[in-house]
Amino acid sequence: MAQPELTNLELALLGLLDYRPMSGYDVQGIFATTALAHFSSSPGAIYPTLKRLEKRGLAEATLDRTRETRPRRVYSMTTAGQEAFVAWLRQPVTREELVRNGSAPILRFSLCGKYLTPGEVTAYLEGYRRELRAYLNELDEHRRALEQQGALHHRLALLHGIRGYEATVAWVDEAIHAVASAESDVRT
Amino acid sequence: MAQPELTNLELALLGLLDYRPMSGYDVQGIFATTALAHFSSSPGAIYPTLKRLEKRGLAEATLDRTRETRPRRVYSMTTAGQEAFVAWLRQPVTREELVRNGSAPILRFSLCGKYLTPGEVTAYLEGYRRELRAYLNELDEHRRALEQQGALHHRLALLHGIRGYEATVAWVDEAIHAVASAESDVRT
DNA sequence: GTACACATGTAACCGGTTACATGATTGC
DNA sequence: GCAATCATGTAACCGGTTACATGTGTAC
Repeated sequence: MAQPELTNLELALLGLLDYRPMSGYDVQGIFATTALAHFSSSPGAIYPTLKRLEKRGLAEATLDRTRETRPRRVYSMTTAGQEAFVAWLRQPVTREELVRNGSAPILRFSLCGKYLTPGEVTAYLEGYRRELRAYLNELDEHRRALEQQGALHHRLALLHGIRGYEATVAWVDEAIHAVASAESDVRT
Repeated sequence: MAQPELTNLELALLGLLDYRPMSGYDVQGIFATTALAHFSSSPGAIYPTLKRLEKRGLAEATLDRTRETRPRRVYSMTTAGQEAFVAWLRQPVTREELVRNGSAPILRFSLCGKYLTPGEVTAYLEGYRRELRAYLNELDEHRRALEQQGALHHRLALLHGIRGYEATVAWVDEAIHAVASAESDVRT
């Protein structure tokens, strides 16, 4: 049961495999050409990670020889992989995650559409917003402290962080609306 | 001459040592209590990094025994360290850095006030803004592509990225003004 | 005598980066 | 024969994380 903490890269790969089975080369192409560009498209990152997922029983490979090129190792998610993936999808955003692994909440959101109900997605986003606001309050205290005696550049750097989190809060509002109106479209 | 690419943590430590000489324990306190919280305050991160800076000749330690406790190793920057640090401060933001190491441009800005003239800082921020806008154009193309056939959550995730970069552009505008008006205050 | 604050270290592990090596086929 | 494209792999290195271990003095 004790799953050993998947990395963002592992989770992103599971998300891709969930979308459709694919090879390391396919993944490389996606990382190189889409907005997932902050993942490295180097083979040294991708192939060992796929192997690792396989060793842990979260993905499995089949050899594709239908094309007349070098055979491709096509990976797909196992049911164990799906379970671990969905368990991760259901994690609410924590303060810890927000500060230390800030891109994870968005990664999770981007991949959860297939498994979570609109209600669950909305609850997730509301939780995210709660943590964002709480952290913004902390940052605001820092700002008040710096206002008195901090250097201009330090104050501005902090302000950048604050503006970024504020933009995320605004995005969450947008996303909640978008999810709600997509849901009401479906019902009509 | 070929300096071997300093990490963000190493650069942040150099920035702190430039502010004032300090021990690993001081650094830990700062990382734990200020907005630099996304750096780990664990001793396993800080002490080896300080040693590394010392080994590379970028910092040097003196033992402080004036207090009646365990002696403190107080590090300060060497002139070689200062040179490497300032060379880094003068790097303009590149597209590569923006995508792969997005927090570095802000770290650099927050630490450059002492060594760069207001004119240089403004030029740096303008370069940053140029890269941000260029990258936003790329992201906008991705968005148009997704608009036709992408899943709602993927479109929204991309929108989050766009909103974040837009917020940074707005912050750069603010920062340019703040730097300019601080400069004109000084001249009066 | 023990809890706490101050202060430094390191060993084991692990994942990501870089760079290199290779296999298979098509088209010139 | 060689370049290009598709496709997979891995060895060496390195920095960060976690967890543990230890030293020194003060206050209760």
